[in-house]
Amino acid sequence: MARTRRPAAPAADGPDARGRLLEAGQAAFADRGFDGATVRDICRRAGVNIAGVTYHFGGKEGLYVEAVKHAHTCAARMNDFPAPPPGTPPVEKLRVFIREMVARMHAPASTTAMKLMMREMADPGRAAGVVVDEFIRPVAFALRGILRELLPGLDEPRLLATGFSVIGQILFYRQNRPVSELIFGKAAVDALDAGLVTDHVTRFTLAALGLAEPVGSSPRRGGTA
Amino acid sequence: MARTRRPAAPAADGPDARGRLLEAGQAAFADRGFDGATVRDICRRAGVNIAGVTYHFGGKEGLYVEAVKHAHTCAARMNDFPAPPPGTPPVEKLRVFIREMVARMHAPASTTAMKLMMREMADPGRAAGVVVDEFIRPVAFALRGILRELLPGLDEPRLLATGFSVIGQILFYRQNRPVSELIFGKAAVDALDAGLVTDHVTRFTLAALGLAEPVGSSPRRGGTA
DNA sequence: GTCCGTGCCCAACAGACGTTTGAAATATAC
DNA sequence: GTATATTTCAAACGTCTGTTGGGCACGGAC
Repeated sequence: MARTRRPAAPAADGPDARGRLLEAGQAAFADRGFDGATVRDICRRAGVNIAGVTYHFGGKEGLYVEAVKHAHTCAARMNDFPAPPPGTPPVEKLRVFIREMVARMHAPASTTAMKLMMREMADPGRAAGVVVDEFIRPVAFALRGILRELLPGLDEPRLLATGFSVIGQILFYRQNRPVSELIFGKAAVDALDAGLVTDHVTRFTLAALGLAEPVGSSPRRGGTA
Repeated sequence: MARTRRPAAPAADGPDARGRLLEAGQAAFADRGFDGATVRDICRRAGVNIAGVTYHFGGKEGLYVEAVKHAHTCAARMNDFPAPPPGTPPVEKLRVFIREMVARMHAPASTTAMKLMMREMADPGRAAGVVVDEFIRPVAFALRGILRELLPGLDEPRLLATGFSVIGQILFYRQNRPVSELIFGKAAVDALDAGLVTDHVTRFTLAALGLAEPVGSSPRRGGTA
């Protein structure tokens, strides 16, 4: 009678074993990587037997792919960018794009989901294609469209490079935050909150495109909205 | 008599066992990561017995740390930035900084060394401190010094953000090249060679700072030198 | 009731991992 | 020459990995 059939550790009323494995796997893969995370640890955290991974996902790699897909499903409200009303001037579209992008990098819907996807992007493999197709590429082409409107005469390579300049600025804060903190100290980097970064990147970019006053020109902030 | 004492596989006249382990380890860690690389594989490639790693470095982790140090020694002619003669205008210093930085990202002295360091920066640990102290921080402060000259009135957070905008643009091409190729195709990304990137980043940055004509303003290139 | 399929658990598997052992081989000092 | 220290070797160690086969409990069909 001491034997309870129900799973031991976590909430038994929540998602089923498969769902719990998915979430535990997402968390484990996010902060230990594919090789670093172990099936045993994932199952322990999910309150599921070791055999559960093979049973539900066919193996560790299957769980990984599904976890990444699940992550992109979670965090990929990237699509639901607030669609600007038609007739919105391109400059305003770019402003919105940068603001939304910075916001999602600083405070993503799911931290672990974002970490997992970033890890997969760092060295692509296994599930990179899925993330790129449904998560990254739409955003990239949206940005390219905006920039094409703004710079109709620019040749393709330079347009691409301009897009990379925008994304590169934004991505930096997510990809290189730990190193930045090692260099300049955590306090200095933490001072750059989403608002300030949005402000700066918008102004830096618009100034580079000749659509705003250059950085440092005016002591007052006059960037975004 | 059939027994040859000399190591089997690689060149026997080159570096000794310790040195060969260092190089093989650097290569293995660079493209498989710490967990992915195996001591057995490293020893096989180095032509050294399995016990060699423990004997010479005290273990796998010791070899990893030394490999990263060795990598930073190899690729870290980062210090020997062409020191601009005193009296050089800050704008020219920034031009040189960007050009050198882009060049080293596109064609580092040692590809594997660069990959290994980048991997360690992606999620710091074990040997991140060494790389930052002797490789990254000097460059970061050099850039900050240049920007401080250019923007004497800017507050600290925004100066920091400006530096991140510069480095973010440059780093993008090294950190996100695989993903970029997945999105836009290898050909389109390969078209962005070091010269074009230097040209673009320089112009984009100087325009953002109000020191050059904005991107797309003139059909001719007028950027760097 | 019996039957069968689904979901899950236990225990064990074979393999790979990093590390250690103790001796053989080499280099160095005398 | 002998004596000593350093380096390399083959073989095994214990541990941890992902995976698997067999069995237990529950569900609806009949």
